[in-house]
Amino acid sequence: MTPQPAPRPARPGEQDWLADYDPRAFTPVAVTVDIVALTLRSNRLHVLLVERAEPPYQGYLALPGGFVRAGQEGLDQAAARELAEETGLDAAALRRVHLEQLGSYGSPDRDPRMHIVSVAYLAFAPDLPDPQAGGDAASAAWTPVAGPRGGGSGDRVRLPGAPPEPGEPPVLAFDHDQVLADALDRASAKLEYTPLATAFLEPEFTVPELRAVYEEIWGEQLHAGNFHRKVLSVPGFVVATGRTSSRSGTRGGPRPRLYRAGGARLLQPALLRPERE
Amino acid sequence: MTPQPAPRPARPGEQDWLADYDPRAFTPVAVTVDIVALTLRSNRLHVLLVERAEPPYQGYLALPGGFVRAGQEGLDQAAARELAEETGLDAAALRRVHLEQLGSYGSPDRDPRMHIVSVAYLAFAPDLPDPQAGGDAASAAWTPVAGPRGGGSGDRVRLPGAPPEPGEPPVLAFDHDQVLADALDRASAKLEYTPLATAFLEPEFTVPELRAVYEEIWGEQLHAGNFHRKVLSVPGFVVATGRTSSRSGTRGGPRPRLYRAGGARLLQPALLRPERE
DNA sequence: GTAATAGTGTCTTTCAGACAGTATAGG
DNA sequence: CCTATACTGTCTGAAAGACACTATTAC
Repeated sequence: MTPQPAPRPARPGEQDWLADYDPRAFTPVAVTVDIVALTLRSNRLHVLLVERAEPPYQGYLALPGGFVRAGQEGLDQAAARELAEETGLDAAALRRVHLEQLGSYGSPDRDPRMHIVSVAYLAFAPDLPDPQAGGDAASAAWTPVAGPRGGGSGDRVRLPGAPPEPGEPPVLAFDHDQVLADALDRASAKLEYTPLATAFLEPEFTVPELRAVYEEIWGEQLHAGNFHRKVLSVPGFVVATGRTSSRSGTRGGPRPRLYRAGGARLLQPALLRPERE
Repeated sequence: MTPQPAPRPARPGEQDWLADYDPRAFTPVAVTVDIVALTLRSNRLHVLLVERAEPPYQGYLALPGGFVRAGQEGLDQAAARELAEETGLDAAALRRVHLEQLGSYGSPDRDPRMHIVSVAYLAFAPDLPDPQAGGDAASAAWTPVAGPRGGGSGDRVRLPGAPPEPGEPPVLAFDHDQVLADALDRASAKLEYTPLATAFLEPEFTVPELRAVYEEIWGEQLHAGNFHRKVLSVPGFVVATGRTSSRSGTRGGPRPRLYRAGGARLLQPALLRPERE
């Protein structure tokens, strides 16, 4: 069996306008894309969130997203469009953002209004300006994420790095807690075998900056010396520019060298994260 | 912005019944699930395919699938239901099948009739009987897959292990060539860091049988001795039963020991596949 | 000066892979 | 007998992690 209009069984609680609906048409499921856009601001992981102005979940924070324009765009295009709208980025800036599909969420009761299937996307971005210019971006803001590490967070907003514990109310609207948790898992894993950590940095970066990306997303301290040697030994991960950073904001030490991302799309061998115990 | 009925722009070529459509309703995109069910039959990788009885792509082979029942089931449920319908398996047999989401495909022109988003699922199954009993299963059959290895295939049906080459016509309907290729990639990768190879085998299996799974899916010969030691050394991968196989069909040698799948969900350390050069 | 950091060298342990060797089965 | 296979032992090379050390900068 393959895509083919299926007769739609009647259900209780349907609106009147559905009565006129042609039963020979496709089944009525709506499709949205939701974006988990991650960035680092002053070495802290942030996610782009919007505040919902209307019910359901009015006042809750939620992942940015919107409906796929039927017949006009694919899923990847829809995700890129939504991301651009929410961040106010132009096409050139968008090209520096890594965007990949995360997964789809389609529990029939995840939205109280109707059955909505959400295709979630994961975006890695270098430090971006606060969204305000864009039309939809009125309420969008970069929000700190408590990563997978344990310790209390002090002044940062507590956001789940894991599925919400039973008893605790969800922090985000819909099932976006779960989506965000899945996104953080995926991001952690991707850093191991891809060079995508560089997507969080400017085109030229230092090894210590790269290490800071890994440490923040993995939530663990890495050994500076071993990390340095490992990064330089993986073919195609980084290429030296020959220049050195002008050093700003650290507490002393020699000026680190500048690198650019290499051509590799896969790290061989991978940078395994320290074992969880 | 999050799920919220969006005004729907008018488009040329719409059917009449759409004229009555409430523009305040969700955008009209249909959602299906398609299943890439993999199994091994006499140590050869097979995928479950159906022959399309109606246009579009009439007569083409396609992945089994069908519409998500709006408001009644989630994506995982829909995939399990479709798999059961196509294979004629009961709930008990289904429980032995590993089912996971692969990804979503939503190009607006992937189906000529309308915009259909397909959520693809990947299934690993032990050798199953030929589907025939089920209602939908009339045309379904296990079809050999040419894996990632190079050599010509002789009597096996040529199916893509990679995206179709330009110039060559696609072998499967819709974009199912791409879906199948993605599924084979995912399956290859999953064998590295999960114990899912055991999902292709009976509850009790031998190490050589397990090695055959890896060799067929990776398309490479593995060193028997090193593989044996590696499998036994990964904690939680397999547990000994103490018994030995009754040996059938091989060409001599001692009777191999029987093992059962261990409790591990992740292989630590992973079984890396030999480097592609 | 003091402290922190970048980058390199070295040692140990672990592990993958090559190879050999022994025991057990089918033909 | 011969051959193929299961499984184990051993060696080697690669790589990760711990540690030490030097050089360079901020304060």
